[in-house]
Amino acid sequence: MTFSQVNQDEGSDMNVVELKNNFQKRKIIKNLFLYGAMTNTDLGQFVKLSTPKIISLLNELKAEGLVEELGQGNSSGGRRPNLYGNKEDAFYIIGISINIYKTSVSIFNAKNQKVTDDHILTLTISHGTTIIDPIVEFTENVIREKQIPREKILGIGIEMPGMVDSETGINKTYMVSDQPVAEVFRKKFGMEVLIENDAKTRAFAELRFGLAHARQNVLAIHLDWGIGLGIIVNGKLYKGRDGFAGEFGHLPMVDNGILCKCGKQGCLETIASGTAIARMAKEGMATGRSTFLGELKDHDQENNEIRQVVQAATMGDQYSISILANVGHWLGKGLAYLIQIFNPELIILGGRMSEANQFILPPIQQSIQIFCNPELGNEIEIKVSELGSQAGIQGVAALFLEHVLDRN
Amino acid sequence: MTFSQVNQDEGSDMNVVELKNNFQKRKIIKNLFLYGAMTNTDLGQFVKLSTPKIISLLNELKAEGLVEELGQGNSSGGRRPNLYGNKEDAFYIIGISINIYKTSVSIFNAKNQKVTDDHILTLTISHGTTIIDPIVEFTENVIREKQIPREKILGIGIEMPGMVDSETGINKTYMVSDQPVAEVFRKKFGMEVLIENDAKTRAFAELRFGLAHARQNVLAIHLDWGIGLGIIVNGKLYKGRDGFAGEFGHLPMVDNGILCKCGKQGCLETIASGTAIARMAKEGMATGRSTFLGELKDHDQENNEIRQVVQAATMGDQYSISILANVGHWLGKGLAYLIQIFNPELIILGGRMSEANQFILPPIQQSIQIFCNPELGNEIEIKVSELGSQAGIQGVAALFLEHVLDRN
DNA sequence: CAACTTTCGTTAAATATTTAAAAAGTTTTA
DNA sequence: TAAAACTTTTTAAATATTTAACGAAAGTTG
Repeated sequence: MTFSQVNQDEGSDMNVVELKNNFQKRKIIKNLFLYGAMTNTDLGQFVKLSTPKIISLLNELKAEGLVEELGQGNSSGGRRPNLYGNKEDAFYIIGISINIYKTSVSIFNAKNQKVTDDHILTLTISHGTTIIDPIVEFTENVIREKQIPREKILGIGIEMPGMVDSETGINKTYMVSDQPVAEVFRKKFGMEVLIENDAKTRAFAELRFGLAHARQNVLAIHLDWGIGLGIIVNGKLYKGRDGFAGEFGHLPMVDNGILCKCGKQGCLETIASGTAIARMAKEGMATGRSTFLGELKDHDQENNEIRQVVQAATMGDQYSISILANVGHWLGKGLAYLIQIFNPELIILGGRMSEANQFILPPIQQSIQIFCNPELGNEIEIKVSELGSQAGIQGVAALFLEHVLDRN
Repeated sequence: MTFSQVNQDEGSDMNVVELKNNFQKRKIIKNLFLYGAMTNTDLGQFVKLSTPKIISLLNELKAEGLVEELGQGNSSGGRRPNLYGNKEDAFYIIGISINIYKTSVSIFNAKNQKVTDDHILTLTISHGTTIIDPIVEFTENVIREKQIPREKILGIGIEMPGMVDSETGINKTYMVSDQPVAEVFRKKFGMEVLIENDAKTRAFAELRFGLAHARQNVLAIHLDWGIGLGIIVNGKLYKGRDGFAGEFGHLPMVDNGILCKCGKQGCLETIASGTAIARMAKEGMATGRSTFLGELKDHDQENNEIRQVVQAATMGDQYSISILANVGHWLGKGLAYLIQIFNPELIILGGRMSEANQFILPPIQQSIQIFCNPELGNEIEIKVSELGSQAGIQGVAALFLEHVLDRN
């Protein structure tokens, strides 16, 4: 049994239809993908069925070549349970992470293992769709190189910054063309494509693999060049009517403040994002207010002012420290808003800027104390993401799988 | 068959246990309560079962005396379907709405019909629990007067302002005592009690009976003496970790602003609530800036400055108009925050202050244009609640029923 | 108004799923 | 080291639910 491609003939593959109609089997596949090998009993936690029924479904999946037995698990004094897992080559998913200055591509097998090395492409994201061709070509090369059978690729999940509506496949901010971006990708690849905003894919990664796992109400802040927010509510990723929920970076914070690229003035992003740090660093250098920033600049020219400022701050550069303190202050005020609105159980800070945590966390805490109701603010748990650099691409690959398997 | 009371002997009533274990039957009862008489097919929309199965459940419910046949519905060319509805006296629910200055009590039957007249009690809510005794006594009188069989009363739903945790039964703001308020009520009544924040019960009322019906992502603003927010997300009422989500009125809006009763300065509530209107009206009268406000005051001394200001504004009083315009401005800015965070499909304005709509809606719209991303702000639908004065009590009664029927 | 169409309710057969009991492995304990 | 205890898997019987066919009741049409 194989999965279908988006443009495959209808009915040419009976097995796909079969799986399509079997919600429970899809759920099993999904959980084995997300959480690895499991016993019958473990699966019972996810699919609410009796032991005999689950076993019969597993046997069918085994016969279909999607699942295999993987020896036995441990027991606390009794017969040892069989372990079941997806077969590595049951299917593949391509994950693409598009950032402002670079794009990376990974391929995951049915066990959610990365089967490719780190493939990074240096491309600057723009308004138009010019960067799509190089990404497609690059990805096709990776597929060919790794000899992934095309018919086993379920499709492609792509995360990107901007206001992304994954239903229509439109990004209102970047890569705008006469057709929805997802459609452009889909045509070039000839495969199913799902696009999603990067803050949301990272929140989803936290929900499935990270600190938000099995939690109900969590906010995941994505501190990058912009400021994103992924909202997890009742254990699900919340997207709002058009998928634009979480425009946290554009909350108006300063009256008559700096002009934001969104057209408004004084957005949180103008004073507390990676871009804001870069701007303030340049200002400091221009006016000679920093001891170390200028020197560091020479070492590293490629768009990582954030890291430069953090390094300078670590070395004791007062101006850099004040930049980060200021950023923390405003972020904290923004978080105070969110805490009062959502009463979340946990807030996760992730993204490029979390390198600066030691400098921004204290002012964040302080702002929360100042601006937040103590019943809410004192109880709040704030943690730094532990997922690392692969969060986004893992998140969007998993999101793609669920997108494919959850539709009825 | 009857429903059990909270302090009834275990196992004295087999039928309750039976219904307890039958999720689907409870769902039928719930939907017949919420939406009135229905056909077999209608019910199929809610309980996902085949026709024969639903009929067999309905027959059981009929035999148990909970459901009855109510003639036939219409058909578009074919045999006319049977209509089924809850029997009026299958059970009763008591709804209590506690406001700052008055409390009302209603009893609803199993058809969600109010079986009592309007019973209003003039009591001012305080920090302690002193107002509980009069409410209990009053309610007991109503029960006796209407001769509602006590064993058929499922329990009591109470809505009230403040930070309410319905899980623990604690209100952090009002009616504080050494025991959770809900517990105090429960003991005095000897019945099951659910308390909930008023903004949330009204949002729930909108979701079940009002403009939010069958909608997914809706914000319901409750404009009263305070400013509340009920959040509907993925078609469900969202409450956050402790039930304190929606503390919209205490978002910090003005630096070094007016001191709020929450202890912070410059909360939205200090400049845009009913209380703020009352304060500004008094200021205007003291400084002689208003033509009509002073006169109106004499007519009506009992805590409705809001209505006074609206009346004066209608008569052309410039100061009153400016008060309301200012309130609208700040509310609009607050809504802009919410719109960017939630990307809701609809915002509903309700509560006492919505009498002032003609004066506050235009500045609200304007603020949204100023402070909100146009992709989000231009598309947003803002409506005024159509539920009327019974919204809260209806909402909390329905919420109580679902609370009782949805637990496993 | 009879014939046709549509929708609904009933019935019985087919299918799906669970429960309960038995069998098969493992660990623990005596 | 064997028996006891425990847990999982298998099996078969019991139960639950759906499907599909049919008949009943109503609207529609010529």
